[in-house]
Amino acid sequence: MAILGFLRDFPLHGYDLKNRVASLAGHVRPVADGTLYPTIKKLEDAECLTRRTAPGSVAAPRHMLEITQSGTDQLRRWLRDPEAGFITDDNKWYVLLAFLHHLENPREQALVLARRREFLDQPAQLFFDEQGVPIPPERLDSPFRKGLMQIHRSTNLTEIDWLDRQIGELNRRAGFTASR
Amino acid sequence: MAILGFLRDFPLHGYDLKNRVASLAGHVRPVADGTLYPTIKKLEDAECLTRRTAPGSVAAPRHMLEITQSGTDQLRRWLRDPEAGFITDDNKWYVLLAFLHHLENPREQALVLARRREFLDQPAQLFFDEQGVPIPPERLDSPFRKGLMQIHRSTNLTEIDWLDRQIGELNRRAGFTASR
DNA sequence: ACAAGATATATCGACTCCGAGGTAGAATAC
DNA sequence: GTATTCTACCTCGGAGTCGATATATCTTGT
Repeated sequence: MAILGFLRDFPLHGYDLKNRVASLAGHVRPVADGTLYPTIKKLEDAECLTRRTAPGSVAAPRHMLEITQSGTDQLRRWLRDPEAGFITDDNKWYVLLAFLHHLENPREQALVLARRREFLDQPAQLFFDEQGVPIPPERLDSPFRKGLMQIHRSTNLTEIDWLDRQIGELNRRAGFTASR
Repeated sequence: MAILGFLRDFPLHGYDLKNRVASLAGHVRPVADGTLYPTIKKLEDAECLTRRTAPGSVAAPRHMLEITQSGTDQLRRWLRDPEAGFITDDNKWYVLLAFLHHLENPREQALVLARRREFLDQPAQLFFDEQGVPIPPERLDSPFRKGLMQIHRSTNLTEIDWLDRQIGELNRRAGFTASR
């Protein structure tokens, strides 16, 4: 998703792509050569992107990569109907968010944000005692577990606040577009 | 790390462990049977845990798992000197935080928190233009990328605030213990 | 009496991903 | 001159993970 998403912005070569993916997903979870280049080849075989060899501006020749129409379609399908992990795993969610603008239709964008919003609404039950009864943060012995739950709660509220404002804005825009 | 960490609290059987790991890492990133059971066996072979068959309280017989001394040592090594991913990947970091109290020595705990603190200090450069120049949030076209950077900044500040208070508290305690 | 569903453990093939290694050209440092 | 570093691409083996599948017990509903 990150490869097609970045190429939708403008054409890039593999090395540049690698750095951009690393910055995004990121310093957090750098992508290895052994992952990137085979994936590029896979996307090329699936005709999601094309490759043109260009002289390297600095060193070795580059393979400039461009997204195709069917690559754009694929990207939009991934964004419109993301797998569960893209909603529940923060790292993946942030990658999705970084390319959601490529989904163009505000109503579809709002639906994806709503899925995340719904997920964040579930109260976090992180720790349980021997009997399996959930332990509330104030009864936890470990200050780290206490902090973990506090941070989790606080960051969730921050994101929920943004999501609600954004969903409202997108729905207004969708309604306006539809009623014109 | 999660398996040994939970077993350090009290003995558990595989099925229970699976639910606890799923709640923690979690609904976020559930662990599959095909991952859990082979990992338990690997830890047993490495003598990090022992297994006793007990009658199932509800259904089929259980394998009650108990951490050994060398398992506890292994857990502490992982906590004391975590791989880079455990500092930079939020999901992994939260798992580490959930078990950091098993590292007992407040000075060592503070050092781990300091590594995370140092990582969070790096300003996030998430997006770049064609020339590779970083784009500040206010110049981003996509409201989603803008929101992404706002949320990232806000949640980082929340965690930094907690980390600083916690590191201070731990160092006071370490100093106090040393000077007695 | 029987089906369905939760509890509980385990294996296997397929797939993904990484790390280590290799190739090479250009720029910079010493 | 030559060593190092950065750019740029690629492959292979191994490790880890998942999903599907299998087995078995006990409870609950019909």
